[in-house]
Amino acid sequence: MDLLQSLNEKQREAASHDKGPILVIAGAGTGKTRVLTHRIAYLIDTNRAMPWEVLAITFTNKAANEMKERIGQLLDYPIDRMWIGTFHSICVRILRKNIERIGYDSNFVIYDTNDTKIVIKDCIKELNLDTKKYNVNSIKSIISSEKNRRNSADDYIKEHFNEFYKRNVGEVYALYEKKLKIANALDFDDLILKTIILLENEQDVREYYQERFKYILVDEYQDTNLVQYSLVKILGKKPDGENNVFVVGDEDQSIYGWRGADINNILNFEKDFEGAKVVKLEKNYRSTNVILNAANGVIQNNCQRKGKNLYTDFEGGNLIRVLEMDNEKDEAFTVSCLIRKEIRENNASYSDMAVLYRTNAQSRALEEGLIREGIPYRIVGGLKFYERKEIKDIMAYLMLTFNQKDNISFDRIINVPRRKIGQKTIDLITEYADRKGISKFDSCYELDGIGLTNSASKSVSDFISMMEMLMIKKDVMPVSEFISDVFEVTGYKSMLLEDETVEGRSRLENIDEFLSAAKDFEERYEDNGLEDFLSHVSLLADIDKTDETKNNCVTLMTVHSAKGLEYDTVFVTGLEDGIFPIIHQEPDSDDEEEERRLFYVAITRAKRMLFITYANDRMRFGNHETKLKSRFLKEIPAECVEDTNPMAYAAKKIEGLDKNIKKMPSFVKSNFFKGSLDVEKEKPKLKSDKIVAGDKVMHKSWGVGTVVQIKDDGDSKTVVIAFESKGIKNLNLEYAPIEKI
DNA sequence: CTTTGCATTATTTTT
DNA sequence: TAATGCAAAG
Repeated sequence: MDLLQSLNEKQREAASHDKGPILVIAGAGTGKTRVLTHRIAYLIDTNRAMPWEVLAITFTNKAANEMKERIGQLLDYPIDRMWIGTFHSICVRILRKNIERIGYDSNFVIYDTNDTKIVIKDCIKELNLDTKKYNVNSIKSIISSEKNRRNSADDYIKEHFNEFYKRNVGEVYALYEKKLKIANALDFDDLILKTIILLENEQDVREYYQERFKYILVDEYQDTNLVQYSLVKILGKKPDGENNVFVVGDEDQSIYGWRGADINNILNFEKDFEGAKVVKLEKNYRSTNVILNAANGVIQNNCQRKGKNLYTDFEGGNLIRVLEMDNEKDEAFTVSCLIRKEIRENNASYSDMAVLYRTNAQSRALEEGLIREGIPYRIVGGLKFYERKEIKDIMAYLMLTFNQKDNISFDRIINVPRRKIGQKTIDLITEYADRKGISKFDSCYELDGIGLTNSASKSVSDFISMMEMLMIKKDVMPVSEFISDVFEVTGYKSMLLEDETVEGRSRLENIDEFLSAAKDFEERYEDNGLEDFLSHVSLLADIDKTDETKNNCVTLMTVHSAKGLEYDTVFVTGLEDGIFPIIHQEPDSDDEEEERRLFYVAITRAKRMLFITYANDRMRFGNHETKLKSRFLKEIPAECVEDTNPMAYAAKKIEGLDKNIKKMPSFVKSNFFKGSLDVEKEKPKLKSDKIVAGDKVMHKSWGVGTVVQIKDDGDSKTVVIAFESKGIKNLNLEYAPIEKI
């Protein structure tokens, strides 16, 4: 079988597996995608399955597309009928066809994280809970993890009936669910959860898909959560007892535990799928021996693993350089210099290099450094195209024409652009809708009952007629045309045209980009109606949207985003205890083993050269923090690391600096020649030592007052002032517009 | 109704 | 530092 010829023995064993469950443990760089694609090609080529009988599930759209493309190259068969996609997109596909069976309309919309937060916020307000104690983000993650445990709101309330706080959280959860149902909307977790409920409850639907998908393949199995695992099981275990589930994963790369991924899914696979075969891929085709030894050395400190050791034929390699930096600016500057050096001395190109970090916030300093040094870069994540206001607004129009029950979209655009529908009007509509248990959009058909002023009524009914017109158009126009029509008819275009600022112009550009994305979607897919477009956009991940047009750039991204990618030269930055491994505010949320796996992922991205940096002092949340170097660093075997003398290194840096002294940014000066060249900081308006309790002060807008007290909490000082007319106020001394009189 | 400006607050990773 | 929230002014 020449399809399998190019594989090594282990890979071939996996790809040509016949029937029954199989787990492939595929270490980093061991040819995982190769095995998956060859297996699918093999199944079809040997007539074990027809293309439409294969279901391949990946974690990102990017991985799915890559897989499709590579299978296409292996086979002459058309592959369009193969189901290759993410858990989410596959579930949407099943739900669009069948969701009516479980009481939703097939035109459901998908709420993203942002929408979800707005709903939760509304719920908290509506239940009259203290918004300070009931934090949207933490409630959101509770709801999400409860859903992933298949725990309903009622279950949660019952479980915690005697705990005041949690019971209230349960109430929020319950109301949240109700609101989503009313809006005919599903969140990300629902997409999978509802699919399972559908399959469990509806025997014929279940059997249809079980029969159809003779072979199921799951990529990145270590990142599945309980609900995803159940889906694999329910589709995989056929009534006749057959179970052709092929899962590929690496427990050492399980880095989504915080999102509900359960590493036990992979660790216990053989228990859950009886008689499962296990194949381990350990031969690495990516990195040098030095890099692999470092990775192996680090990861062997974990207990939660089956254990494996990556090896390669590529002996030796450059030693890893671990560099100590003064601060994050120094780090950025050094990385920039090293990138230059790689280009100069090793004939590297920018696109061969990546700079990784633990948190997105770290990217800014790095970016600044790269900009100053004139190094082209691109960032994965961060500013997300589809989360920009103008895009979300247009999306909201589209979603509302598609599903009028979508209250979040309704709120979003009812007065954007301005049509004189203010908060008061919206409140009245909301109140009415809640009372009647109908959507806000539908409430607008009963204006008499709401009791709006005449002018408000007029504005609202104009809005509704406009939407009605669009609702008709959406069915007769291609998506891209429809979007550009929406853009005009709603007045959004003229609103942006009037805005002559840089921002306004960039928003117009973004809309243009959105239109061409729609056009591209239209051409690329056969199912290219509005509903398909909406699902498509809702399920895009950052990594999918990476701007590939910008080539020959250094890539900046989080370690999470880097999973599955590889670069000749990799910089892993911010190796400080508290940052990597990260330490959270909330207790018991830390998972050192997962952080270690993350570090392992970071190391194994590098093919040839690996740099690791840490800073003694890092500006975080606006103030300086001193951190120790990461505990993970000493887990790297010493023989893998180049002994870099920090002083010698600093000297080299200064030498490099001299050449560029003219364009050298002030921050670098201040870092290297501490004190001497230090740029004076802007002085605060009032020095704290100049003001004491009892002083009389004049405030810009509040007039005269008397200082009652000065509170000093270390780095910022607060003055308490009793004003003659305004009463007692707390002011931040650094910013307060006050003068001593 | 909208805008502004000040004040407070919260900062991990994302399908 | 930056993002958001809130209250007062326009």
